[in-house]
Amino acid sequence: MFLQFKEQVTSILDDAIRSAGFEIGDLILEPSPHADIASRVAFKLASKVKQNPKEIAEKIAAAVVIPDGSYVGKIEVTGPYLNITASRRYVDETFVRIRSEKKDFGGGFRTGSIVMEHTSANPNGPLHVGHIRNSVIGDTLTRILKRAGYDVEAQYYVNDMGRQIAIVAWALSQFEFDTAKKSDHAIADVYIKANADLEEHPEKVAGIDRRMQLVESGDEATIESFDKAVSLAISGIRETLLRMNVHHDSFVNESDFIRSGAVSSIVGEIKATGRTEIDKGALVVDLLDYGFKKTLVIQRSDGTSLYTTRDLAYHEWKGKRAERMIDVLGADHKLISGQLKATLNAIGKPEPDIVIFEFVSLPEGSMSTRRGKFITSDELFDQIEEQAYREVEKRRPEMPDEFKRQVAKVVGMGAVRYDIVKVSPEKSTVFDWKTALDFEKQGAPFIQYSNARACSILKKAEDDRIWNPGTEVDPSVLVEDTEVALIKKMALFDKVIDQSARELKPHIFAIYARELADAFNQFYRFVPVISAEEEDLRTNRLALVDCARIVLGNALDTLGIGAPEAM
RNA sequence: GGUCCCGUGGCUUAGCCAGGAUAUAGCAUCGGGCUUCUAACCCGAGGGUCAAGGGUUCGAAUCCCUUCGGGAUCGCCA
Repeated sequence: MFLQFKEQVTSILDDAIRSAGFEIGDLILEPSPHADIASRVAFKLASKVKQNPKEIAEKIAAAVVIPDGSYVGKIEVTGPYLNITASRRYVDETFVRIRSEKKDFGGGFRTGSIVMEHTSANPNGPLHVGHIRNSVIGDTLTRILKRAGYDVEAQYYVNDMGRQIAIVAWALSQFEFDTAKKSDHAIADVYIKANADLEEHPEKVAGIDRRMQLVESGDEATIESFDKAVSLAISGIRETLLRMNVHHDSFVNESDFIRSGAVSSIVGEIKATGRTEIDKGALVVDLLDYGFKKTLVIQRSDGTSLYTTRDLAYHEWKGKRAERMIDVLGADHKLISGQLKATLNAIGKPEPDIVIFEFVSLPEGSMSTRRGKFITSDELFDQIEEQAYREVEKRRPEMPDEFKRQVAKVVGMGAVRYDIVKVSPEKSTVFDWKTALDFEKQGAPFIQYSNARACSILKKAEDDRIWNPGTEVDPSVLVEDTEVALIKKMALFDKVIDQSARELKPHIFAIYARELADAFNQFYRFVPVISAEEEDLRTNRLALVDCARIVLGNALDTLGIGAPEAM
């Protein structure tokens, strides 16, 4: 709704600026604490036409013509600012739209196809608390983009033939595999042992190299040993992802691009640009004109491919599959992803948009699967669920255990996802148990609780036979500040989806969801619903609670967080 | 050493790309509010040299330069 409001403001101001005798440019419209939307256009015009910005704003305001039925209520001048307030019609229509569009409210304004790649952790162990930052950002972005209207395919790119996997495959033949453990955890155990062994006996590294050559040349037995290792790790990883409510539409194997010939053909294309040369036996690409001082190795001296080489082929394939590609990658990929884009550009292929997130480290230093220095996501989830159980126990001791377990699950995972997604990806963070298990009051549980409250009010009203979701309503009786503020907050849904989709910043949406819950809670505290004296008012307040339930539900769904009806 | 990201009240954090109206919220602290729709809530208070210094500008948390601190990275790992 806000997007339409903004469009109308733009059109009205454009006309006013022109008729006031100025040239239109960027209106610099943004929400403001002083109005529903404010424009600083007078500042910009001031320097251009060398007039007082305050006078310019006044001239523009004087020329404003608001058409009948507009979402724009009034445009006022405060100093050099143009403060625009929405009309009652905007409020009423938002209310009506939410009730008719329900799950679809606030979205569907974009078209196009996107391949989103996220998580893509190496199958050499379980997802640790750093990996899931990738998963949560990627999955939330996918949900945001889908709401915006895009057709999004989420992919997990599986490294099934890199050095790490060669080590895992070898490790499985050397060390005992603990079948009692979750398979990805057991894979990490042997992988860590193998790395320690290789460090102690460097002469064994040649065996790993040999395996990599064999797998690339198509040796059946080697391929089988790699596949076995990968599937053990991936099945455990998938379980973890499922638990987090993170969804991938497909898992794509690196090896597919070797076997299809795509890798050798893209290497051929790169060679044809004349950018390649042999350096100490390895094939390298010169990207100096793209600002990379060092060359990029795309083939080892033994002729085998590297991650980067296969990744180029993967992106070529993705580029044909969708109009746009987005990769969510850790900060360690900054350089390599830049080189990847440059190389794709050099051979005339579409490039991905890269979303980089900074690292999650431990108080004692950075995490490493190889050295066994990491905290697994499974461990975190178990702990947080237990903590959540204690919180439920404290508040709803009378409820059956089944209820408490169920709520603890949803609330615990919501808290994890929210804590990750609410901070902007470019901040590096340090994981510590105390903070991770501290249920921040205004995190996911706060939003879930607001939703549960709305559900509970509606349920009680239905039981009391004073509410029926199909009832005709008239929102014009909702005039309290908290009522209008709640409706206007809900109207912002599309604007926030649009902004986070455009900027690929899920934390913007996360913050909005919290503000939405905040607006609902203020309404809840300020005005009685079920006990409202007048029937018409009560019915419309109930309908407003229903709206809030719908929009809070949509917000939680967009965050991939469960929305329990009671907690 | 080169390059990139970050540095905002005790702690976490928004705003920075597109410079302007009293710098955003939460946690923690202090005070108030449940005979009334779930208090995982609401209302209020205190708390800030926006890392430091310089520059651009009528105006800088925001742009530029320098320094300091933290993170990432610098070819045959991914």
